[in-house]
Amino acid sequence: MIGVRNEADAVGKAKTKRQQDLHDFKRARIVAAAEKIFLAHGIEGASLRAIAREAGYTPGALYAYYASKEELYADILRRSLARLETAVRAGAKGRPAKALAGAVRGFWRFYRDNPEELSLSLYVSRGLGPKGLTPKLDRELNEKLQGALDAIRQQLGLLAPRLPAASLERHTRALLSAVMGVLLLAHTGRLKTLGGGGDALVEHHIALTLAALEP
Amino acid sequence: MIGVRNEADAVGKAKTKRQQDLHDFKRARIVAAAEKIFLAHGIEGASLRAIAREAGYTPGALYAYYASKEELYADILRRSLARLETAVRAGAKGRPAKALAGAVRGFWRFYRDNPEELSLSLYVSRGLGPKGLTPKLDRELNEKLQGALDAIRQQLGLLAPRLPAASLERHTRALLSAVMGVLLLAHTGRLKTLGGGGDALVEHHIALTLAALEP
Amino acid sequence: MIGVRNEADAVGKAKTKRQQDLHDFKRARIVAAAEKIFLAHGIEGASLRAIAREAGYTPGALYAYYASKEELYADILRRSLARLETAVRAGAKGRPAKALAGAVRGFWRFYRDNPEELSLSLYVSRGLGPKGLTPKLDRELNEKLQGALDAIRQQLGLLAPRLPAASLERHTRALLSAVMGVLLLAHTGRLKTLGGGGDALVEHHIALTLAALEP
Amino acid sequence: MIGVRNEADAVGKAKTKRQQDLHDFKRARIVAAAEKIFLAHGIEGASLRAIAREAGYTPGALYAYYASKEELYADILRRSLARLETAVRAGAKGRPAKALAGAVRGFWRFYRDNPEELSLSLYVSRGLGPKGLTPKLDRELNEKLQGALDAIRQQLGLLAPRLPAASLERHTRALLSAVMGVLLLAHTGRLKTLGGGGDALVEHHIALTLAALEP
DNA sequence: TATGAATGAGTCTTCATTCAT
DNA sequence: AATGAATGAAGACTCATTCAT
Repeated sequence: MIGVRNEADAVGKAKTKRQQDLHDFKRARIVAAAEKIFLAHGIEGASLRAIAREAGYTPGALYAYYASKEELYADILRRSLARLETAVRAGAKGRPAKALAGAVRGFWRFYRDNPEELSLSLYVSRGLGPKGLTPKLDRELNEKLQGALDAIRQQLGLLAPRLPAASLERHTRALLSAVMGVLLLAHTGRLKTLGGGGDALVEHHIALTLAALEP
Repeated sequence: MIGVRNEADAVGKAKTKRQQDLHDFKRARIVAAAEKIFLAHGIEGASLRAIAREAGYTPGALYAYYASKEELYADILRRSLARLETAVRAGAKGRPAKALAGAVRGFWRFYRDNPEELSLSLYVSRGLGPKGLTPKLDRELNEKLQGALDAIRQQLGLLAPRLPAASLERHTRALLSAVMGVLLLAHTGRLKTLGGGGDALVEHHIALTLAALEP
Repeated sequence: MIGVRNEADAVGKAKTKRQQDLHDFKRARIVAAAEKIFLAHGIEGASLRAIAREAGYTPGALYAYYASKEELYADILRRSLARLETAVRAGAKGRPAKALAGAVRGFWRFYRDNPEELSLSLYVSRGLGPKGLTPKLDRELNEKLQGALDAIRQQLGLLAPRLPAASLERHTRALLSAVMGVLLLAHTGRLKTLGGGGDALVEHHIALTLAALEP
Repeated sequence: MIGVRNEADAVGKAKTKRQQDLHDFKRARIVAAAEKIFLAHGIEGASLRAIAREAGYTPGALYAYYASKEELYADILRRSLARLETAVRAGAKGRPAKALAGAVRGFWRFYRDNPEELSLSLYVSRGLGPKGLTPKLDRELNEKLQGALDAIRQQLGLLAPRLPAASLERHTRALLSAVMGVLLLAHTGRLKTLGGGGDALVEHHIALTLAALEP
């Protein structure tokens, strides 16, 4: 958006606040439509045409708001990760041990209940093609993911204040990786009962970690 | 392949060894090309055209070797999972505790050192399961994966003979999911140093499990 | 077309007359090209590619005008049958006996003079009915054909008012089938002199029917 | 077949009778397979591959017996028309009036009961592409069709010995065209009850002709 | 004679993107 | 800002035919 503004300035066509607001409003409507389609059809199944139709536009119109399909995808992923962070932080309530478990469960449940968002995230690393932009996007998304991790890290710190930093970091990542693994298994249908089996596994991982911390 | 030979014999049209060898050789070249393309573009992004081009053929020619794109993909994945099972079994040597760790490390190292094969397997997940993957094929792959898992399960059984079956199963899956999660993080660049960080994480997970089993 | 206009109005995006005219003009050019190709290669032999090439377009462009190959074919056939009905009705003028003969001759001459249109209609038969022809479309075309038949039926009714309904229907169909047969023979080159032989045959059939009705 | 023999002679590779017989035998097996496939899938739906499979060959092998798919088609059509002639002649039994009706009914029933053979015949005029051969083939098939017609013509001659030749010819063709027309209507689903309606129509046509001949 | 491999052109349809209007 | 038209490339797959073996 900043880019757009600057470009406009450069050629002496500054937008009024009103115009900018309108633009943003319409843009938001488009993201919403795109979100719906991306989640419903998967990232490769979603076509610009479908998104445009959902948003009430013709395909070409979208290019006034996003330079490419990928840019649109990036925006959606950004929002998904923001929701993830919210979910994790919301879970991290109460006494340290409880809050730690809550944060981890928040992570797990968020993707368990919104598997399409997991698809969205998993897609990021590969397949976006040789269009560039990806490295930059990748970095940004990594940062967002760290946000969610921070909530877990914090609780671990509170729970075991004397734990060395490296050890704390390892525990944090271990929990993250464990949950990720469960999600992956569930997502790919390798767990018979998606909800049940997954829940138990996550609790198992949490218990292992807590047991390791409390001697 | 044996099947093919027998069938040929049945109608008295046995291929000469030379012909069969030539056929296999060409087929192998195609698999190699397909592997490369699948890895580079993902299962949905990989086109027969691209594979054929890579193999030095016209698209139609591939159909002399594989009846469909999916069959080609299945073959590649099958081979990959067979290699995985070998690696896991090879690691499961020695006394129970050591063998368990060895099996898990075998799993981890196999994909750590052959990240392309991980991509291959992960693509199965894209599109949420049945999309683009025949149920029959999915079942077959699941069984192959179980083969690798069995090696881990066995060692767990030897290590803690009195563990209830359900508990044993949970531990098995917990280990699998943990390693999977580490692989996913490593694979998507979420671990800074791929080798180092991952190795430590895996050891961490193994240690947690062993600690839980030995009171 | 009217529907399109209305729809556009409904959302406040009315096309200007000029735009609509341009659209219709281009569409007409496509129909013309398609007609040519369909006639030359038959309904199954005609490819969108060929039609597009003939019309000076890329294949994809046609989809802005017709949603599918079949829809395009349907449009062409619809127009043809409408012309047929006009021709038959135009022939049905004068006193009953004369009008009956006129209607039948109208039918015959229409296809005699526009053999391409016969091809178009005959292609419907290829593949035995439902193949390549939506039931809905088939029904619609049948109705159009009935329109032409009605003109003949009416004259028969006027000519022999006391004829039982079943008998009237049989005479109608007999005339239709007779003319159709002559057309088929002429069309497939089984009549030496296309015009002459056919004309005489048709008159023969008309005469037989009139003779049967007038005792 | 004659062509093949001559060609062999030309290069000094005369076949023994045994070889020729074997060749003919195999050729016959192929025609049979092709007949089955052509009738089952329609002329455009039948692929050389399918025919070869049915015959127990690979596609390429057929080219030792037929120079092209079209030549194979021609052979099948020839046989179909021979069957038609047989059916018509078989019907032409008894006293003239009865034999005439029998011949016409033979024609009608043959195609009524074997609609695929009608498809086969109708296809001939169009769609075979710019490959040549067609004119020659067309002439040959025309002659075969005349064979069937002769049976009808003969009976007409017997029935009305004093009819001028031209008139006799016209009646013959009228009957042929009438039946053809009924077949076409039935074939394209324009008669509700294929059997019933068609039978009645054919009888109607026969009756009209007989009425015209017997004053 | 027959095979298996290979070609090259073809099938319809969809796509992201561009651009004049 | 938005449209409708158009492109060109791509999707998997099938086909008749050819040809070395």
